[in-house]
Amino acid sequence: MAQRNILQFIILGLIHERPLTGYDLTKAFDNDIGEFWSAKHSQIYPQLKTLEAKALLTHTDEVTGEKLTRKRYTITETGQALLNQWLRAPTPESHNGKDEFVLKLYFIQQQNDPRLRPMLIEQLMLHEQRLNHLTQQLTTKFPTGANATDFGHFLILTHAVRRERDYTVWLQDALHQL
Amino acid sequence: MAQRNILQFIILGLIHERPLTGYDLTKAFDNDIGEFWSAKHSQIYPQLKTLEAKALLTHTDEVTGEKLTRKRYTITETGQALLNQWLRAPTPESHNGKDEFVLKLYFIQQQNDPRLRPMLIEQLMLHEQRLNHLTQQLTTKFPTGANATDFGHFLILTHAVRRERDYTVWLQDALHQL
DNA sequence: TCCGGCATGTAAACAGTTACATGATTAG
DNA sequence: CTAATCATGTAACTGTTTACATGCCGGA
Repeated sequence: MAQRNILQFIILGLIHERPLTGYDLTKAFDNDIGEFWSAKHSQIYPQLKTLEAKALLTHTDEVTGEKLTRKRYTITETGQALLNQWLRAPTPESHNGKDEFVLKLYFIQQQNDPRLRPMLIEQLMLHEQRLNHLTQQLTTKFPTGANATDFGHFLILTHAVRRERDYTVWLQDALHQL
Repeated sequence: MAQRNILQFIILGLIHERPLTGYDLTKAFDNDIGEFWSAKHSQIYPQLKTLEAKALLTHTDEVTGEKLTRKRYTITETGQALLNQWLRAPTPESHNGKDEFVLKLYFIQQQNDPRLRPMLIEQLMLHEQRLNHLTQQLTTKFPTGANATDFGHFLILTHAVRRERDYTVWLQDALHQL
């Protein structure tokens, strides 16, 4: 999935909100943002170096306790410019949606295949679980609906919720048709 | 996106239905299967070699016209066994869903940001277009609803349609909230 | 004291895209 | 004849994951 290094923009975007460490960035992908992109620390740390070399970020060393140091990165003006450029640019439609499970279904052609029902049920449980988790997130973070300030966050969460809800409905429909 | 070489299973799955050439396989990703996975010929041809080296496939040469030869691949018993093993195995839930557009929204926090509306409208048009195309596919390929034989194909298509419909509804909701 | 979380990095392997490269066949 | 499609391959590069590697800090 070689693209135009989307990761760099995500890093810039996150740091734009407030200065962050590599560790903070790594954690960010465990939360809602992880619903729509993922990255490991082994990809993040080198990328931070590259971005600093390009003067899109700068860092200052911080010390916790006696010895442990961390690097807190701040976005530069050039970095902000690049971020805005990315946001402004038209977004190519992502028909990436790689979904291993759906592919498996595709190869099981017979409606009466005995493997079908347990497979659908297994996925249904997984997605219902995820749906519950996301719904809970949404109601705790946005109990009164959309905020004016965290609107992007709100949109991303509602999208994730919708997506999972839709997935479960589709699975249930499929089960009913067996 | 290094995974456990899903591509090999897709190739095996497609060839399992009937013998195919590398070119046929490449084409397959332009159709509905392309909604849930993609691959270029530059990835497919080497993979076919590898699979043949592992005795999961065999090929016979065919000649069209005077000179042009193509390799038609057939799945072996070992290949079928591996395919079935994959189908049987539990599928890890795919929270891959990399979506560049949703990320952009996330970084635009202000509900009144003037960039928001045009961005949403642009995506809405793209996804509506795609939705129309998919709906048409569904009604032409399955005018009477699900078939007993092409059930997997039916499921994949309904899923793609749902996904796009859901996406457009979400975009419209977002627009109404501006 | 020990364990989980904080914190940062590198290396090797694999997956995927883009570009390079060549040639045959068919339909208009 | 000529353009689109058929047909197959390789090379270079980029992106992503897994594994290796190290050490500090705070709380139980």
